[in-house]
Amino acid sequence: MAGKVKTKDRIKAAALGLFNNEGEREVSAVDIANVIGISPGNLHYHYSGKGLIIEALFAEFETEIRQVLSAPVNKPLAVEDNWIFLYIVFEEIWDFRFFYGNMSSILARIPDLAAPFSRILALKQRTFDTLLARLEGDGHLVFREGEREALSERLAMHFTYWLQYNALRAPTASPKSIINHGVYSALMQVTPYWGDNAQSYAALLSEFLDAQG
Amino acid sequence: MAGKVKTKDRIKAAALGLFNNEGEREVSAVDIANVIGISPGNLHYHYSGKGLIIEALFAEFETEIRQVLSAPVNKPLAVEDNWIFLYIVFEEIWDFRFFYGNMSSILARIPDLAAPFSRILALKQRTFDTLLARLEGDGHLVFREGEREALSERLAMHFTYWLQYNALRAPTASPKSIINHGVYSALMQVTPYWGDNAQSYAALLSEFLDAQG
DNA sequence: GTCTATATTAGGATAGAC
DNA sequence: GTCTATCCTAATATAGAC
Repeated sequence: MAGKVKTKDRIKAAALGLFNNEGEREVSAVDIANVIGISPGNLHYHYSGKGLIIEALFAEFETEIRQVLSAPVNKPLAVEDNWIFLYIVFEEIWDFRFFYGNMSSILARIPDLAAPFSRILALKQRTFDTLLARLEGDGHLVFREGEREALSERLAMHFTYWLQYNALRAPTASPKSIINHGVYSALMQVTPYWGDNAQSYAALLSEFLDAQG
Repeated sequence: MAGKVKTKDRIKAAALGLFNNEGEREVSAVDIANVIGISPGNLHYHYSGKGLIIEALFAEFETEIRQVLSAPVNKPLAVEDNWIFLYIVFEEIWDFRFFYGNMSSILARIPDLAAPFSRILALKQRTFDTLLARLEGDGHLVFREGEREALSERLAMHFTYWLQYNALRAPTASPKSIINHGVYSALMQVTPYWGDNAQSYAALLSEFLDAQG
C-alpha cells in the first residue's frame, strides 16, 4: 500500500492546517470533511468528533516537543547554540499554534489534555533550568539564591503565552518577526544575569542579531 | 426610586458572578436569567445576547482598571508602596477573571473588545515603565540600554497571563496564594536590577513577605 | 418591563445502504 | 471504508399577550 495516504492521516493533516490558519473555533468537523472531499459521516467513522482529532494532534505535538526539549539535555549545547535551540522550540510551538492560541478554551472542552500539557510545561521549565545551570557552571551566568529557578519558570511561561500575547499586541506582525521577537525577548531576560565575563554574551547576541538580518 | 436595583444591573452582577465561578463558556444566557428569576425573554429584552452582557462587563472593567493604573502616575508612590500597587492591580484583574482566563476565546467571538483590551495592556506597560523610571531616577534601580522598557513589557505580560498560567500549573491553589505568588514573581523580575544600594530592596521584600504571613 | 411559547440555527451524532 | 439522509441537542432569537 506504499504511496497510499490513510484517510485518518489526511483528516489530521487537513485539520491541523485549518485550525492553524482559520482558528480552531471557526472550523467544524464538517469543514474538515469538506476540504478533503469526504462526507461528514465518514469523518465521524474515523474520529467521532472534533475533540478526538484535537487529541490526536496533541499527541503528535507531545511526541515532537518532548524530543526537542530532551535533545540539549542529553547532548549539551555549545554556548553559542543556545539561541538556536530557542528557535527550534518556538518553531515547534508555531506548528501547533492553534493549540497555543486557544489553550484555555480547548483545555476547558477536553480536560484530558490539561495534565499532559501541564507536564510539557514542567518539562520545558526543567530543560531551561538545565541549560541555565550549565551556563552558570561554566561561569557565564551568575545567579543569587532562587533566581535561576525563577528565571526558568518565567521563560517557560514566556514560551507558552508569547503567541497569544503577540496576537494582542501586534496582530499584523509576520510569523518570522513574531518568532524573532519572541527569542529576542527571551534572551533579554537572561541578560541581567550575565557575569562580568560579558564578552561571550556580546558575541552571542551579535551573532543572533546578524542572523536576523 | 432609591433602593430599587435595576434589572439591567442585576443581570450584570449575576453574569459576572457566574462567569467568574463557573467559567464563561459554561454559562448560557438562560442560566443567567434563571439565577435572578427572570425569563430568558426578559433577559433578551435588556441584553440581546450573552455577547452584549460581556461587553457591558468589559466596559465596567475598563473604567476601573484605568483608574487603578492612572493613580500612581498622577500621584507618585512611596518606594515601599510599590508592591501594594501590584496587589491592587491583581485584585482588579481577579474581579474580572472570567475574562482573563478565557481571553482568546472571548476576543475571537467579540472582536470589538480586542482593540480596547490591547490599549489597556499598553497602558499597563506604560504605568510600569513610569514606576520603574521613578525608581531608576531615585537610584534604586539600575538599567542598561533598553532593559527598562523590556522589563515593563514583560511585567505587563506577566499580569495578563498569570491567572491562566496558574490554572495550568496549580489548578488547586487558593485565590490568595495565586495572587501572592503572582506579586512575588513580579517582584523577582525586578530583583536583578536593584543597585548596590540593596538595603531598601531588602526592606521592601521582607515587608512583603511579612505581610503574606 | 416582563412573561410564555415558539422559531431558528449550527454543531455534532446516528442508521443503514453500498 | 464510504456514502446519503435523518436526528438530537443546546444556545440563541423572535412574537405577541399581559
